[in-house]
Amino acid sequence: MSVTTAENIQGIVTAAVLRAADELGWDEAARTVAVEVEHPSDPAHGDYATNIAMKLTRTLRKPPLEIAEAVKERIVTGDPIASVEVAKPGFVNLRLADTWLARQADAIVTVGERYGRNDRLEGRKIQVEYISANPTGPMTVANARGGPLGDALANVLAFQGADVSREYYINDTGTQVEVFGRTLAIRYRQLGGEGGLTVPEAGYAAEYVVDLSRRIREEDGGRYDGMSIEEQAQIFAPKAIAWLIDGHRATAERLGIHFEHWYTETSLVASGYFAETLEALRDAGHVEDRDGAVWLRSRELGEDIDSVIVRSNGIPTYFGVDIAYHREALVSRGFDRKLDIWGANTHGHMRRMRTAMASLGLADRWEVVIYQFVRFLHEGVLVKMAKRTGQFLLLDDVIDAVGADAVRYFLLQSSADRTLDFDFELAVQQSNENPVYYVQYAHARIASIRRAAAERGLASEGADTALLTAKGELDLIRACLRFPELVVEIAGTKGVHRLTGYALDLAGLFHAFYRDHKVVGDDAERSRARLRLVEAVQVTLRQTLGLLGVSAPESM
RNA sequence: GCCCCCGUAGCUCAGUGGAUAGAGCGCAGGCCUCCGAAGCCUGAAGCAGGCGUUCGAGUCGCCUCGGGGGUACCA
Repeated sequence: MSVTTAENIQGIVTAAVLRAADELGWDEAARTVAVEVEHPSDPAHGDYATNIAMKLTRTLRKPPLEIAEAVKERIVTGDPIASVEVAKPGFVNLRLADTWLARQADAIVTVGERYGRNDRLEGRKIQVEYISANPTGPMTVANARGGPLGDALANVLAFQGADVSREYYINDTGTQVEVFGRTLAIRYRQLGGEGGLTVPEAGYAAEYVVDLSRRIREEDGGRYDGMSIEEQAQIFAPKAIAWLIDGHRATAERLGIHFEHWYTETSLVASGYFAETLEALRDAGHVEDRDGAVWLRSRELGEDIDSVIVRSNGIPTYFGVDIAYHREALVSRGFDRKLDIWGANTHGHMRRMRTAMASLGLADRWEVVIYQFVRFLHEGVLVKMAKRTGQFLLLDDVIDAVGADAVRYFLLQSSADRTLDFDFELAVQQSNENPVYYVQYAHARIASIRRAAAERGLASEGADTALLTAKGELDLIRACLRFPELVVEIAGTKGVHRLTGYALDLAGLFHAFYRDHKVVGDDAERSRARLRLVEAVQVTLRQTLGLLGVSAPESM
């Protein structure tokens, strides 16, 4: 089932348009125009509709209704299309055949966990990089949105047959790491009884840094006491970062997020790949030495200003290293594509990166999804996240309070390019009202029905789906058939949030069906058919929840 | 100043240029002798404003107003 129903319909309509063009001598434009099919919002207009007549009216210089009629007459009916109607101002409306629809319940259950998958990205190696939180502190809610978002996107790509690798980039070099290391050293000295030391203004005043220094002293004692602050900083920072990254890993796992690679910036620099990339940029003629620094001539590539790749102190910038990191993924590590999930604050960086990627000829293999921030309200007040000062809300605390499923679902509900508000108290208070339970409840309810059916020895295999004729029954199948279409759309738009709305719709239709129709009843054949139907719904719900990374419980 | 994202119901948010703009929460009222009431049903309530593009605009373009984020030899 790797062709969606919409594509199936589109193919049939396209054939009708081509036939009309041949038979009526239509302009060449009619042969090349892309036929679009959509779902009318009003069910009275059928299951699918096409605006092809309106699109052609100008070039053909014929009234849309006349074009629509010509197309309608040439659409092959039977399966899957039962009837075709023309409506003002020129829509061609198509209705699916009930018996064909009913049969799809069986088809969906038969393919089971493969339902909705396709092979469009077969053979493509895609790296999806997300979260990649600052490693100098614990994971906060500020990092939260990119997790479920990147993970769900990775799921969708894998669903399309891609060989997906989830990656976490550990940004463990640079100025902030030096500052972090020095703060650790100062705290270490204070714990050793040394007086007269204060954490500088720009340092990490937060309490967790004291805990990290204490741990160093607990594990290694006073072994580093004779060293300079710089020496201590260079030893302490990697130690602390390793511990903190362990924490990031644990937090991610709590959300069901598992990374194949935890890639460190230090290893990239150590491997010499940065130097090699710098040469590649030089060879491409986009690099210039000026004021002791090395610059990318981004102005020549359309940017307002040039950007520094290597500072005059000889240390590469984050931007410079990131170019190497991306180039390595695409050139040396064998990824066909790289997809980054970045926060809104990286917008400027993204533009520079786009320029750099273009200069290396890699722009079309790299894509970024930018998500706007989540504004967190705590006790009614906006919380400004700042790791250094200790002003933050831990992602772990939020998971403790509302649960992993609710966190994922909440963060996946809205479009990435929209700022959203997360009120901590409200979320805790309403955690039982989270829409995720509405969806999970539908899944669990079906599981319960299946148990009831099993107790009575009812099996759905070989059920006569022709007995599924009620509107509530067929509407459920219609909804299930939207799932593969949605997967294809999302792979294009990256709008994974639409899965949550879809799940809600499908669950709602099921609850309505449940109200009106009894599955396990006196008529054994009807019961078997309806059992097949709800199993199809359960498969679809499970697939949807699976993409979202939310559990699909058998009971709750 | 310049660049990016967003203004949809009291609140939080959906809505691939289509035909009568949806959901959850909240509010008012109703439904369990019947496969799970974490459910169902009924009701009130909305596209920030203006101009354009076209057969058709919540959706595209421009402007105004409002919110968020960028604009470093920071990351």
